[in-house]
Order: sequence, then C-alpha cells, then structure tokens
Amino acid sequence: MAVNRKQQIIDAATKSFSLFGYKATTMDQVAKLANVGKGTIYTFFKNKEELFDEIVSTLISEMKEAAEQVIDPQLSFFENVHRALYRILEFRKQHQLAIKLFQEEREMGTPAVQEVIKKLETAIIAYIKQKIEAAIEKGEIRPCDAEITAFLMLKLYVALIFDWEKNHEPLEKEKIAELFELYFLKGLSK
Amino acid sequence: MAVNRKQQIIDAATKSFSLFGYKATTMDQVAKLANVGKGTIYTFFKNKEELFDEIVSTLISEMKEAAEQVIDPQLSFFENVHRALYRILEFRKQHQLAIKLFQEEREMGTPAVQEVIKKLETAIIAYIKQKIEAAIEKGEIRPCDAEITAFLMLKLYVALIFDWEKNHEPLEKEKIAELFELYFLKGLSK
DNA sequence: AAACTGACTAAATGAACAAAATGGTCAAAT
DNA sequence: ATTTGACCATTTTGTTCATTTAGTCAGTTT
Repeated sequence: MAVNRKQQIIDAATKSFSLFGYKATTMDQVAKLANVGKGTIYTFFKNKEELFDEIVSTLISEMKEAAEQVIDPQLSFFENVHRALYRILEFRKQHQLAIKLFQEEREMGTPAVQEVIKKLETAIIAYIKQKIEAAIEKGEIRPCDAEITAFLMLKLYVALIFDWEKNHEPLEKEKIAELFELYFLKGLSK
Repeated sequence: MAVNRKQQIIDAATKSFSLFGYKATTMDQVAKLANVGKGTIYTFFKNKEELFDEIVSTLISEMKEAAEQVIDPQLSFFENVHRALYRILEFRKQHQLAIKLFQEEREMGTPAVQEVIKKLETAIIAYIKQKIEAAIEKGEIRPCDAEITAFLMLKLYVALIFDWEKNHEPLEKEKIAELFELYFLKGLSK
C-alpha cells in the first residue's frame, strides 16, 4: 500500500466513470476499486465533482496530444486543421470515457456532465483558434474573427461526422476533407 | 354551432399546443376549448398525433411562405438564401408554437415532438436544397452536393443564431450575412 | 504526529403502491 | 348521418418509506 494513493484513486475513478458514467459512479465504489478508505479520497479531492474535473482535464490533454500528433508543419493550414478536428472527433467517438459522457449528457442531462462537456468544447475551440491565428499571422489565410471561425469549423465537423449520420450514410474522411476545403477554403463562387 | 367544426378543433388545438406544448395538451381540453364533444375530434383525426401533425404542417407552410416573401429574384442566390434562412429562424424564434415545441424537445424529449422537429428540419433543408439546385442550374454557383450544402447552411445558421448566443453576445443580422458570404461564397483562401 | 479509515448522518433517490388523469371507443342522443 | 360524453384500459402522477449516497470525523494504524 505504499504506492501513490492519489494515482490509485484517479485510476479507479477513471475506470468507473468510463464504465458507468458520472452519476452511476459512487464514491464507495471508487474507494473499493482503489483499495482505499473513502475518507482518503477526500484528502486529495474536495468532492466528487473535483475528482471528475481532474479526470476530464486529463482527457482534454490526451485529446490535444492526439491532435498534435497528426499535425505536420509541412502541410497547409487547411490540411492540418482537418486532420486535427477529424482526429479529435474520432477520439471522442472511440474513447470509452468520452462515449459514456456524451451518452449521459444526451440521455440524462446530468449537470456536472454538461459543464464538463462545455469545458471540452471550449478547449477544442481554443485549440483551433490558436491554429487560425497562427495562419493569419503567417498570411496563409485572409484575416477573420478567429473565435467565430474556430467555433464554426467545429460545428461543421460535428455536423458532418455526428449529425449527418442520423439520417444518411456516413461520409468518408476524404469526402469531409473535400467539403471542408470547398466551403471554408474556396467558397462556392465561380 | 353550424360553423366548421374541424376548424374549431384545429384552432383550439393550435392554441393549446402553443400555450402548453404537446404533452400538456389533453384531448378533453381541446374538446372543451373547441366547444365540441371529445368524440367529434376523432371523426376528423385518427388520434392526437395526427391532429398534431396537421397543425405542424400548417406551421411548416407558414414558415415556407414567410421565407418566400423575403425572396427577391433580382437579388443574388446568396442574398436570397441568407434572407430565407434568417427569416425562417427568426420565425422559429418568435412563433409561439415553434418556441414551445423546441422547448419541449429540449426539456422533455417528447418523442412525438422530436419527430415533428425532424420533419420541420427536413422541410427547411428541402426548401434550401431546391434553391441551391436552381442556382447551380443557372450557373450562379459551382456544382456541389445540394443536399449536404443545404444541410450545412442550416447548421451554420442555427449555430450562428442559437448556439453562439449561449456563450457570447448575439450576432447582428448583417454580421451573420457577412460570415455566410465569407465562408460559403468566397472561402478563406487569399 | 501524520496518514488513513469506515461507521455515521443528512440528504437524495427510487421502489412500491394508490389515486388521478388521459387517449381513445362506442352506444345512445340529436 | 352527426355528434356526444360516460366509460374503459392504460399511463401518469402523487405519496410513502426503505435504501443509497456524498461527505464528515472520531478513532485506528503506521
């Protein structure tokens, strides 16, 4: 029992949140899973929500890292933003915890989960915004409101990847890249 | 009592759906409001959902008409689509019944309401799609998948008008037109 | 002494049951 | 031929009460 108790708790909580979601995870369960007295959890975290927050912060970092890994400075701004957004949403589609969280938000509307999802969205937008600002700086694209543009790019990708599938056949990754280029890069004008 | 009973029922139901939503409207209430026996309703409509459907179909027609009124054949495709989408969403924002329906969908997720909202969305997309096809035909814009484009244009407007407001100051109508032009017409390329 | 624990408490949840309300029907009334 | 509202099966709502849960803290362990 000499190992890092905080990490044990985080690991246990991550596993439980991933498996059962926020609401259905009890602190007793986390304590048992972590081989720790329940009181111990409260020496590291003020409450359940703060424990949750720490774990989601890690998820956000992982997403950012996953996005960063597909960025290639050799490639164009558009290619890179496409890769980053696609990677982030793919991550969201595959990562246990992310899946459970979005499901819980949809099906139960747990407030703590809503908050955390808002935080996640804000982080993604901030990340893309920063890429946009760099591209404007470098003169790679024409000046625009980076915040709104990042916001719309995310909306576009969520629409193409998640919403479109609700009523149509899923779109190929290349098709999405093509649409992204068509609308954001070239425009429909002749 | 010689007046059109069907219309009395529709009027009463419209009023009640607008005021209380779908779930909270009872058939007894509609009958009473319409000064009609409950059984009479069932001589005109198979059930509650069909009555609801008829009323929503009227709402959809009204929206289409509202959009059609701001279309000006003299103007460009983009100006017209902007006017139409903005008008439709403004309508949705102000119309009693539309407000109640979207609120009920958000807060209770009533299945009949979800269905009807999907139907409404489909109608808007079909309307825009048709405008896009005409514009491609006339050579006003470059060829593209009209269905996906209409879908994305609606998503863009909903994002700008409804979603953006959740975390930021609302955008001016002109600002939205400008963004629409920037992304869909010109693109960000230099 | 510092770290840890789990029995304990107040509050939240949900299971179980009863009562009320609701959508839809149909025999009787008009 | 229409219209109606009492009636029925089912769902929804209100209520009670036992269980569960987040968080605490006196006591135990290291």
